[in-house]
Amino acid sequence: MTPTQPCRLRVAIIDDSADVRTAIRNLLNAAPDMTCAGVYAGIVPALSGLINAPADLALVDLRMPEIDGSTGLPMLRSLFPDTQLLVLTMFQEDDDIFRALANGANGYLLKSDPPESLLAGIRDVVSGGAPMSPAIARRVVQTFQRPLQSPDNPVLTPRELAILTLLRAGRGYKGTAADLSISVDTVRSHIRSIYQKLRVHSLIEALAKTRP
Amino acid sequence: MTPTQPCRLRVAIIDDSADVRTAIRNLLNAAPDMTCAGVYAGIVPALSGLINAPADLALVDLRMPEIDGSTGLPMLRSLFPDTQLLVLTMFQEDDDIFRALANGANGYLLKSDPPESLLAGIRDVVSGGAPMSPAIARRVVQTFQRPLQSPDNPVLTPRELAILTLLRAGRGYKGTAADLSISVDTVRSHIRSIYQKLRVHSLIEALAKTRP
DNA sequence: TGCGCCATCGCATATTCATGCGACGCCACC
DNA sequence: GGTGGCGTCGCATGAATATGCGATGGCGCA
Repeated sequence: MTPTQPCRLRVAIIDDSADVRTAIRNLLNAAPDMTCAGVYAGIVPALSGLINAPADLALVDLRMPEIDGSTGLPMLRSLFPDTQLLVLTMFQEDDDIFRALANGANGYLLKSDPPESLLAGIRDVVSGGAPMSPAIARRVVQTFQRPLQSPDNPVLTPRELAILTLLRAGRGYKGTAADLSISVDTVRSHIRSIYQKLRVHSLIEALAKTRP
Repeated sequence: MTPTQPCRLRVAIIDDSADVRTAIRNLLNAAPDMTCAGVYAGIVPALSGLINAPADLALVDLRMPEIDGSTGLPMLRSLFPDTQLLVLTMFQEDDDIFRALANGANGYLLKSDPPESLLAGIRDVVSGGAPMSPAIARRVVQTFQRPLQSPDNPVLTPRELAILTLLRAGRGYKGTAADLSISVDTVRSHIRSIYQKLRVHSLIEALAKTRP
């Protein structure tokens, strides 16, 4: 990309905390194979700044004022498709994780990780990996496991499964009742049992938990 | 669990190749914090052997004769719920990866990784992580990045995808609005656009049409 | 013969969702 | 310098869903 420079990784920092920015910049500059390619306090300045100072990788914080990090990821991705996006945040809520990954994050690290992990993660992501902190990786993997595998698999009765299948197909309560030649109230009743067994409170959740 | 023993990790090996078994066992025995808790050539002998020789973690190969590794994972999981299951294989086909993860694998490493990566992965998985080889992690993360890319996909905007993702997770309108820091009416507005593009009339249908 | 589980059905209420019919600001593109 | 897409927001109404608190009958099992 920039033949005049050696092959140091150009890393940009997007974080609303000045302290964090400084700490990470110092960390990057101490690494022999990296260089700090810009520090930004938010998505907007990053979008404009990165145009003239391209980076191989951007460390993106979530939960920033004005534009949320997750929201900014698609923007960064569309403007700079060759820049890897690595989320670096304090939070490990499911919402944060999956929203970030769905929005194009190439990795998800926690600020509580040791500094070496951050440097390793940066090298990992530019070499085609997707670094995640242990807790994050576990959560991500678990999303694949919820289909089957549950040891205490709440066994649904055949009738309940049939109803769930019809509802999954978008038939709605009325359509399901008609298909099975039962009353809507019966469908309601089964749904109630299903919710109790699965410990959920909406059809969406029930379908998510019973997805084969 | 076994107070008479020191806190060495008891690692079992399930692989149909004798060479691989020997190589890994030597590697484990050379590690100060691990011990080989059994070597098995297939799922069936592992199921019986692990009863009398419990392990903290089992390295499971895929594509074994008689019982496939992926098929064996739920069996191992149900019999030994406290034993972590780490897939160690040569293959990185999508089918292998996602079937293994869906069937309860706690991590997925490639035999082509350096030996140190295997040891690090073992330590990672017992400490609550989910180690994945770089290429595997990237594939896993990518599944979150394309909630849909079906053939006749009426392209949804990043915002619309984010909203669908949250709703799929069971957040509901209010939760989604809160997560994205927007109003419920805005969520409604996006949903309306999504329904038009997908030509559906319920969330269930929209989610069904946007899953690959 | 009583007990538990399943399937059926009813009614009432609160919450959520679907939809229509608007509006505004921003930005890219021509 | 208009046009269109995107994202934001509001209000209103009817439909659908969630939940509580019931009931009846059949069936297997101890």
